[in-house]
Amino acid sequence: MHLRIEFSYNFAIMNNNDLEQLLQDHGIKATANRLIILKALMNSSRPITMQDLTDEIESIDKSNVFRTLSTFREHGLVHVIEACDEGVMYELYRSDSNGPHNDIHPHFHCVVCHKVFCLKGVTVPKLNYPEGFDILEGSFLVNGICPECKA
Amino acid sequence: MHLRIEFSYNFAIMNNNDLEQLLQDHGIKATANRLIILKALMNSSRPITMQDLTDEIESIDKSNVFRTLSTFREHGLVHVIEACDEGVMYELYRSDSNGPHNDIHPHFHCVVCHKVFCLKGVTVPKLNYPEGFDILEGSFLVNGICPECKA
DNA sequence: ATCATTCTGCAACCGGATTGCAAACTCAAG
DNA sequence: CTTGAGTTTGCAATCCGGTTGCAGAATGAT
Ligand SMILES: [Mn+2]
Ligand SMILES: [Mn+2]
Ligand SMILES: [Zn+2]
Ligand SMILES: [Zn+2]
Repeated sequence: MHLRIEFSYNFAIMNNNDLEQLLQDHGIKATANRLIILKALMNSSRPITMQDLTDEIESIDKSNVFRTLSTFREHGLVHVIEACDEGVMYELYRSDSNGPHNDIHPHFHCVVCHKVFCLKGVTVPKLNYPEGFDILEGSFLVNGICPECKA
Repeated sequence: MHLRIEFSYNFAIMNNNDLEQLLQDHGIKATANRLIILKALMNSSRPITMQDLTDEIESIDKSNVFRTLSTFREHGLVHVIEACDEGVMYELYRSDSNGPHNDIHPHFHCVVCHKVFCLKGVTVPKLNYPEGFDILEGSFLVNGICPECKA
């Protein structure tokens, strides 16, 4: 179990070597499969399920997708979103070129199309918690209807 | 599917008749099993899982616990918390004697003892969401270490 | 008492998550 | 280039919480 390391990547223009480097930076040995899965995660603007990944990547067995995602989590490369009926969804930790920062952001779950969107612009203010509770991380999920489904 | 109705109950001093009334007020027929399950929910200060309930109440089959909880949800008596690895947890909507109010509150998930606590005192401020997203309801879950497990 | 409706326990089912295991692969040492 | 230890992978089996089908029990109105 790694502590999350902050590098400054420009996620928009990553070639294969950059991806290998990204894995190495997190202490993960680069393999063909892991690069494929990493690319798929990187290409998705929204959190995705293991199911999504196994469907999209027909060449890799679901057990390997599962173990790869576990590895990525252990090494602080991805984290999970619990999205109600959608089950657990995965997304990359992204620190964009504006420099390292935690990219905690709320997520929006559309009850119609079941997609989960990242609300990157919405900042959650610090809350004051009761004494004695040590906070590690928070997650905020809102349910509703997305713009596409409303129209 | 009911709209949630707000009554003013004093949850601290409810006898059997009060519980039957609570069910009736939500359009749920009172049965022996339902009263047992309702009591168990009421006695818990924290959200609990279906597993917790079936373990605690050995006289009722898990299928009935499941269907009862579904009924309670449909009628706006309980709601669910998605708590990471703990799965879905149930808690009563509580409007205490201070009068009707929504009792939306954040929840704290202890990664050590796996309990989920209600952070009743912590109010989540209104966030401003992007255009086009219609918000129905939000849930806030923080992970960390609880006072007991820290000691 | 009768009958329609609802509730209940039991057992079976389900689907996603997880694991066991042997083959394939990697890579450093000889 | 071989060898062998350690790692990764696919496949099949398993697990397990949630869910459902169904027949008998309970309910409640006529
Ligand atoms: Mn996100
Ligand atoms: Mn609560
Ligand atoms: Zn939608
Ligand atoms: Zn704890």
